[in-house]
Amino acid sequence: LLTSIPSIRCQTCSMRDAKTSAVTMQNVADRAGVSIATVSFVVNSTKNVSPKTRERIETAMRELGFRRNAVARALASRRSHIIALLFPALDHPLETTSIRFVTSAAETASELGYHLVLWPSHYDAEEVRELTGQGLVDGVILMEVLLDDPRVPPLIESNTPFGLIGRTRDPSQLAHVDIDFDKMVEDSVAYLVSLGHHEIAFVIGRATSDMQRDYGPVARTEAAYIRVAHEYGLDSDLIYCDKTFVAGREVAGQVLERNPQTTGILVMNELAAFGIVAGLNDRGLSVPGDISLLSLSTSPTMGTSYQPELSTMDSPGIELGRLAVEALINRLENGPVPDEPQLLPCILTVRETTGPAPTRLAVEG
Amino acid sequence: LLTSIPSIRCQTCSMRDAKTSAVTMQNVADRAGVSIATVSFVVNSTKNVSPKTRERIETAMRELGFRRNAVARALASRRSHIIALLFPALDHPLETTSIRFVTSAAETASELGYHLVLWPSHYDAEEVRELTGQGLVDGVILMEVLLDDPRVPPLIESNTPFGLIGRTRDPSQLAHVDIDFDKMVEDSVAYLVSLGHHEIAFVIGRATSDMQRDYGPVARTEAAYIRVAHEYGLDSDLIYCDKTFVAGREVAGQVLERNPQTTGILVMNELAAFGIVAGLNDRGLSVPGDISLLSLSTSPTMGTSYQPELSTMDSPGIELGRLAVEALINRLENGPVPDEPQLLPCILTVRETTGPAPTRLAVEG
DNA sequence: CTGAAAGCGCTTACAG
DNA sequence: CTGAAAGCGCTTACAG
Repeated sequence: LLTSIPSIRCQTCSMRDAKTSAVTMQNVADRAGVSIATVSFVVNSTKNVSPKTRERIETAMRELGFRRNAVARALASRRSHIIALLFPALDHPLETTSIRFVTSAAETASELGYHLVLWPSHYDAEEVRELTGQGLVDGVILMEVLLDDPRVPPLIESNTPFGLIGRTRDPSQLAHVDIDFDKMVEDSVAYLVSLGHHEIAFVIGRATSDMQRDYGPVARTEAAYIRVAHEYGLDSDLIYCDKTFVAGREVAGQVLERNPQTTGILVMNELAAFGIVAGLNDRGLSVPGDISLLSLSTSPTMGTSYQPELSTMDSPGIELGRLAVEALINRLENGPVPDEPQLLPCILTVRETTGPAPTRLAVEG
Repeated sequence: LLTSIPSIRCQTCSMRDAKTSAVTMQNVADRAGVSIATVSFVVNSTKNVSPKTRERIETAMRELGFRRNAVARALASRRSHIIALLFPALDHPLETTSIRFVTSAAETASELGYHLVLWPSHYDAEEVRELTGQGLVDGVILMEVLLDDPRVPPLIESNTPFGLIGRTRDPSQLAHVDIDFDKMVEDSVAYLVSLGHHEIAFVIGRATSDMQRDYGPVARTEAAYIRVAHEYGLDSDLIYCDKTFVAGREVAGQVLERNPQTTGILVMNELAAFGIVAGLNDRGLSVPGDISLLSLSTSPTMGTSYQPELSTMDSPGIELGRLAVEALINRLENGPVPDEPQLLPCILTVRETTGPAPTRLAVEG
């Protein structure tokens, strides 16, 4: 019996074409002397099978090196165990933070027995219909969500299960996970105020395309800051800045021009944050000695990629990817739709760019 | 006729479950009064069909909103049009450069009618067997390839078409695309020498795990530098450095200690490059006034993320991803295996960290 | 140019 | 506990 195995291998080997003509359930059933249905039951643990039969089948599977064909399974069961991650590649190039969604989403899917297809697309309804119409994917995850995201309606119409990493304008009916931008801004302002800062500037990334004007994180952070600034009696003006180091370096001048008393800067633009620090230094101001800077929704990698290392509100990229995938798969498997928090906080990580407000005013008084 | 369409829609709508019970070829065939085979012929353009019949079928498809089911097609044709990108998530976190492979690979696949599944895995043969055994993917692309990559043998054994972004120790029998590290080092040294630099240091990223000791780009760059350094009569010692800004800042001291005459530094460690510049500044040296620094295999995004902007040998990430996918799909479709260059150059981009060697020696003489 | 039919490799009621 | 059989929605020789 044992010696027959290698010989089987070799025979098939020599007959192989581009792809291995794989061992099928029928082969296993024949070898174990049972029906194909019974094999299916033990492979999927869908029905009780007597220990003896199970044993025979498992042996046969092992000997033949059986693996269930995912495509046939998908067709018969009407579940492909594939989910698509739609990422708007062209309209919205991936930043440091977004990348973490992707890898953690892929890992989570893999752990739960699913595959993650990376589907590059525009903010376009037709492309979504194209995708869901193929019947390849069980569900879809959207990232870089816009307030009025054109990808959502076709998903609803086609009755495709989906979840968002991000939120539309009114996401109450949609499965989603997102950063809690309100809390992020509240915590940020509270932190700076607790350090004695009262003259605070807010710098935010400028949309690089029309689409991005509608981009959730920016829109929500803007709104939150205006609200919170009023609560604290702070200047609620926003300063826009391109997403580059150089732009940040220049915008530092604008910040000081607008209010020379500024002692704290909140930055929602991780690519410009170090530039702002440099721009302040250019103008003879030290960070955090004269001015504190807190970079919002920023990845640790980015925050530590220069010195002084940025104090940040860490973006929970890994967790967002994981939660979105878990929730979607739960739903696909009719599991409990978890009552977990859908809005995750950014955690304050104090590094080297924030400190007590300078006592300048006190000295004057 | 026209009014019948919405009513059909509605009927199906109300009967829909989690997923749309889609329009099938049978439905189209019935409506057009032809056989299902003929529908298949026009959908796939696999056989000539008379204009009249074709017309009827196309109308029926349009009216019913038909889209061919990808899973059934895959099972029947034995081609899923899915390719897997294996990325070693845990053992080798994605850096700026690697990310570009992923997105450009996904885009290319999509353009060519394929799907790209992101498959996180370790450097492990069994996981690869697991993947290919499922019969889900037509082909596989490996990234972050090791010199003796354990993922290669199971791919060969299972006869799965695959391509590498990177190279094993002897890649001559394998489809691959990679950076031409020899040329990268030659061009880099030639460039610095042409600027008058003769005292050159070479800083390279330290492996953060055992696996990475075997990592192709590092191993090949090391070997190339030792060779080229000998050709030019330069010091061929290598200085290892962790992949962080802080480590770079410290290693600057080591560079100067080893050879106080150093005027040029080649860095194969994009995360440490700015740190080295800062470390040189700490020690009273200006870049590029006193010392020039060229960052190898670096993405433009990284190179411009601080100032002075790094002079770099740009890593052709986008092109690598595209070429790898194109070559694999070509092979899957029995197209011409293109005789294109498999090794791409890094393009020299002079920014702000390189310049003529200081004339110190000339003054002394 | 078109069709009838087998088959891709599974899952899943339905019987027994 | 196990099996016979229909069916998932296509593709593809093979006839005509």
